[in-house]
Amino acid sequence: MSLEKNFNFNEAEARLYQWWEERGYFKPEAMHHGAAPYVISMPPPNVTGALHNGHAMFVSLEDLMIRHARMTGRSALWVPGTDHAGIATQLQVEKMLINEGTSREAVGRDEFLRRTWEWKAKYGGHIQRQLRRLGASCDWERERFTLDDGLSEAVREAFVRLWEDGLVYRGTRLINWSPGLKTAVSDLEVENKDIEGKLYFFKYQIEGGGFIPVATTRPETILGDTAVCVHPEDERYQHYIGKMAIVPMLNRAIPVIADEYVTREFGTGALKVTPGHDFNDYDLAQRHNLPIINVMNRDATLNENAGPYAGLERFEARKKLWADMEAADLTIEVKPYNMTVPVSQRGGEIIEPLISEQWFVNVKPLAEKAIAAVRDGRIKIVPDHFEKVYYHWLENIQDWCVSRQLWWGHRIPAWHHIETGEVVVRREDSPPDDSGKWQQDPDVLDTWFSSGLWPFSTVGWPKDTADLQRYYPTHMMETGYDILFFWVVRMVMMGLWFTDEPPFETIYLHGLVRDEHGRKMSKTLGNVIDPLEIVEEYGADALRFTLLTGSAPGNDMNLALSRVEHSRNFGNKLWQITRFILSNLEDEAPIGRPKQAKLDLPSRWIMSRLTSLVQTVDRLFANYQYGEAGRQILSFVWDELADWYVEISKHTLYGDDLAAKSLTRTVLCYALDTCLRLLHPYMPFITEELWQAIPHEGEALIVESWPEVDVSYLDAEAEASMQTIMELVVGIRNTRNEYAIEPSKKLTGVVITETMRETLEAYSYIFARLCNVNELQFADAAPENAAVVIAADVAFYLVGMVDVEAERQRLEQEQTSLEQQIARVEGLLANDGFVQKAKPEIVQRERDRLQDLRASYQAVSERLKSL
RNA sequence: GGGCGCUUAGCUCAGUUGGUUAGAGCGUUCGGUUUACACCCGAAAGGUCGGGGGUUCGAGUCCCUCAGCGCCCA
Repeated sequence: MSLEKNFNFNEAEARLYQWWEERGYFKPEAMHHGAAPYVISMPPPNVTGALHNGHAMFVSLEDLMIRHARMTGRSALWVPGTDHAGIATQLQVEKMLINEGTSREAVGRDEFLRRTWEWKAKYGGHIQRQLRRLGASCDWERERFTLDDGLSEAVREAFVRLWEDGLVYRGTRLINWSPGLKTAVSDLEVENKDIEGKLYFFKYQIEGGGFIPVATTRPETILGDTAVCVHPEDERYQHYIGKMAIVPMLNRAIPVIADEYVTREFGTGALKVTPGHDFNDYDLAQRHNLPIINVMNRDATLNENAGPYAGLERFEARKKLWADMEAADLTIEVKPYNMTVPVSQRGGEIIEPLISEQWFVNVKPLAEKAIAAVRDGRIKIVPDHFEKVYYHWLENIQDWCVSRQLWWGHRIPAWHHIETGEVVVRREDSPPDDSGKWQQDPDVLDTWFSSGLWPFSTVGWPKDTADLQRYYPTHMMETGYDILFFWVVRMVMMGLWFTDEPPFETIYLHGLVRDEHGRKMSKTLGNVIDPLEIVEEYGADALRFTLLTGSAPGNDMNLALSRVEHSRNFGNKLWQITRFILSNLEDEAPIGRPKQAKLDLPSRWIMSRLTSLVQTVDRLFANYQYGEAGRQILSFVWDELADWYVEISKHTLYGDDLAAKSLTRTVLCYALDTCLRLLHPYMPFITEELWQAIPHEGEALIVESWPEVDVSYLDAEAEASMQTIMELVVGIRNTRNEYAIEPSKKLTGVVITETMRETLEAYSYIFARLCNVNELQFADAAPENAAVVIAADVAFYLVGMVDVEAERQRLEQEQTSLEQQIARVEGLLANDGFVQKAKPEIVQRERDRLQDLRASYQAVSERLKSL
């Protein structure tokens, strides 16, 4: 079999993916039934979504984990799916309706939902197709959507159980209101943004004369004030406490109260209290039994409580009120002021605290279980520093506002009796009776409520299905740290509450993918790198390898195209190595490990290095160090296998020792096969394609076994000898460069060595092939007119180098360097602390090194003397 | 205000039980069409690992502290 000159990834990726899928390799049933399951629930992308680098990152990591698990014999299941994304999807469909000249309200709820499902059917499969292009080996037959019947049942079950547990309640509270979306949002969906605002100072007139100066950033809220608050010990205002203040323009009388909550140094030291529109004021009002006045409508216009300002939009009202107050001589001044405003996570509009009746979940009891699960190690977070963040958030958790005034989502399973007002919460998706007197609650649940059930709802919960039995709890939850609170924490809480088990063993958090200079990718900045464009240009393997090796757990990653290009080049390197090997197999098809007894030095060396590589990779995988593992494999393939072993093997392959040829072919095939296995989780396409091309048993690399370590191939002696030979080769190449010897000029070497003579004699061809030294002589004394290269106890003279002065300089430098190194190691070994406390193998390594250094030093010195 | 992270070569980043003379890619310089590869090969230059202090036989790695940057929470 022979290969094309380069990998045609565009053609091969689609073909291989389809083939894997058709063969059923993505299904856990591909493994025999006794195999232990390994399960990952895919973070469901928004059904509206288009693939971005965050998706590419999670696919790369999770597919790597799943493929590795599969190769180690686990029954690997990766459950894919999409999220109905309430707000995002509703906005999309509303936009479509507006373009049609109609609106959500005009068509009505039922028609709107019909149109949304239609929209979903049309565009919803988009992101899945994109995930496939990255090679995601998930079980598409188990794909789920958060609004599926099964998952909807799970949502009702979860809600009802929380209700039965007394943790769900409906109440009128101050909540975060999004005027643009006209829905409540949870605390998490509100971000704080620094802006340059204004601080408005004005007079609160006191009945009976005088005034208290007060400052506010939102004058329109004055209309909802129900008290003025001062510090009880503030001498400036003490005498007003208990008197009544007059609300500007409305002339309502409100009390002046005292509370130590007020900071005397801030602003004027007096506080207006607006419990209907400020969270702190709301708390204060609760303590003082103050009335709550809401002055705002759901669309952020002012309501009838705002008197003459009713009907005005919030910022218009602010202007007009202030102008009127100025005219009435109630204002003092306006100062520029740096402040933070709450903005919507989606869209960025200013969020209004608003009194509203909503559904809440008291999550404290759930949070306690979640804290315990991480504390006692049932759940592990990687990297572990996120544990602190996790605890801190859970320890300060607030009740979760779960109702949304949207149409697209899970309808709250609560029914209101239109006459009695009775509320019934029930599992069935139907009214308690057919009297026609029940109306279902109009609100839907926060999208994250359903995603919180994801690891178990996707495998059948609340039904006790075979999948639930076998594939739950899951093993790995891999996602971005940015949704730790939104999603991961909620899954932990709900998993523990409803299934009594941690929904997964390990939480692995990756960072954000940023642009090359660390800026967040955004359309406005124009620095978005589309992962699909990368896939088109460099291949999915290159993108995956780059994402996997360019980042560390929990750290943001700057994606540079130069690295993607390098990853593609690495794929090409693999491709070319394979072509080389295949073209030299003749009619042999070696499979399996080479017999140790007969291996030559380079083969012993590469087998030892390979064994050590597999050990290293296993160790790194056990610690989730996938990036480092990938880099180690690349380094082995490129810097050791390709640059040294393949080059050296040409001597044997092009020679006529049939047994040696055969053995070398076996080593090459075995090393390549092992590397393809190690790399398969990183670069599934090219490795599968190449593995199919080389001699193999079995159907597909994707279901082949992970390499196993046979420590008997570890060979320190071979590594040391090769090390010396490699140092000599590099030194010779260097010297040739320094002396500007034409690359094609063949040289003669004269070697002085106590310990390496036989080895160098046997492998003299390495010097011929790798640095064009074609003749090797052994001697006891240095030849005339020769430059010397020294490694360990070997002095390797290149005959015919005549620049004595240059040579002297070079050697003197070398001598100085050796002196320094010897001094350092001698110092180390003379230190009792080191010899006694360092590990024996470390001490021995230093002793060996000292021996080599001294031998080299002696050789250099002798040469200098003779010059 | 509290917490977390980052600061390593010109640029972008690795470096996890503390242990060789700290690595890679890109870029720069020099030399190469050797029948696997120019998506290449051979070499070079370039870093007091943010500053200071400490622990240790030994610190890029652990601790303290300061500075700058970023993120999260309030």
